[in-house]
Amino acid sequence: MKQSQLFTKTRKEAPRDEVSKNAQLLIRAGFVHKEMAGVYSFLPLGLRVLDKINSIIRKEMNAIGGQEIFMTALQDKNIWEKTSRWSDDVIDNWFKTSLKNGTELGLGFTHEEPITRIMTNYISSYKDLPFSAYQIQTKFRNEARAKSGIMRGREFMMKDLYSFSRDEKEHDEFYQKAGEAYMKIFNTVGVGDKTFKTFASGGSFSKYSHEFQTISDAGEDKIYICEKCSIAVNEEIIKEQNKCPECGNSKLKEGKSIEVGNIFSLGTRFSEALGLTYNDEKGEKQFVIMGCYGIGPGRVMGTIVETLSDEKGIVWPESVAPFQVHLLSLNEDKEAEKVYNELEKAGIEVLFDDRDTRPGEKFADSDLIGIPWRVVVSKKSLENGGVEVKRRDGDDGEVMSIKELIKKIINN
RNA sequence: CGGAGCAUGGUGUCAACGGCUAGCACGCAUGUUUUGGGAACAUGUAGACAGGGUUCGAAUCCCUGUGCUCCGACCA
Repeated sequence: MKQSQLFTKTRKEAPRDEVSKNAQLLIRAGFVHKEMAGVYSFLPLGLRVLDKINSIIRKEMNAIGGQEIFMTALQDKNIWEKTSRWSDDVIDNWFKTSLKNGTELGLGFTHEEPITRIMTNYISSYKDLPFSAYQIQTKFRNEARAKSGIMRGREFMMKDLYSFSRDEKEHDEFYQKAGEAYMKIFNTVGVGDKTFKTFASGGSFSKYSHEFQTISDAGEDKIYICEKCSIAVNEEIIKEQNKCPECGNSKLKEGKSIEVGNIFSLGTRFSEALGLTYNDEKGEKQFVIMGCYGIGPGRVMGTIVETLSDEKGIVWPESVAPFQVHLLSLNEDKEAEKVYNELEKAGIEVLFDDRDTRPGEKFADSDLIGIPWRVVVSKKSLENGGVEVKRRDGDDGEVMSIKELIKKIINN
């Protein structure tokens, strides 16, 4: 894409009312626009990143057998009453609205109830199990206090997967697999080394649940890490669980962290309330064992910005960057255009800075936007036989031919 | 939901004593020059969150509302 066509622009200064690093940088670089507290629009660059995160998530969810669906944001009060989760006394962050005829509706903050009801149509035999289904969809939560930029909003994207199993053993196997898929996702998006599977409260459903916590000062949670096992314990259960649950190590390291994902065993909480049963081999009715597994792609994006950016701007890992190459023309538009076409032909995603601005501005914008490979076409580079290539997270650039560049990027 | 702070062009501003035409910088527009780390000059452009009150006079003081941010609580 040519940058002269991109409708967003960078800014030198962040709006005063944004304090969190992720929102400041994302707004300055033109990835997102704030509509109101806790509500952000995604602009072209931001959407590209979000889409990449989503496709990484999709790939791993599909790999463990997840089938993608898309449920509604509008919620039928009746099923939520059956699970006692309609009342505002129980769920304090419902957004509710109503039809013209007065029928009350909710705006989904999660989807256990609707998916359980859907599955009553399709699960009847033990032969139908196990399986899992997921969606990537907008959730609404009427947070008392939105904060931390795009990381804790009132409207946000969420990947939620639900698993359906015959018994605890089958459930546990899937639960384990889902946890592994989650770590793969966090590794791929570039925060794996800072992300720990964390024991947390299981709420009313089970003894423990697991969160995926990324170490960051911008986090709201406090966790205790066992460095031997790369496992952590959330502060909320540290009293009952003050040792590493894996190796018994009691020397745990404290840290602030961002919850980027969580996985939950639900048992029969929802299948009992909504009548989701199957006939076992003996023809006896059994309740389906469920689990739910969430990741917030927007929060993941914010976490990447929080943990990987530097004083000049964002540093995107290649896997989620809006483009692979940021091509800067320093008054060599003709030559740069050729390079642009060649890179595109090779299937490389390029943001081509063809704007009529000075070099300093192009460099500064490039650092701010944070695309992994910066390729400069200038009089100097051409005299030295090609283009100057520098990684966003590296120091000095080197000059090479276009062929070498393509090879380098593709082999990376 | 408890507590605190803030609100001046598109952005920023610990700019402005209750008093002159609301300043400066960035941006944007036009022109000339310029081109390897956010260029220079010139000419333009655009502003007091909303409503009420005090006052001869309000950006400035008071009240109400709205919005934003921060701390805490909450986060199935």
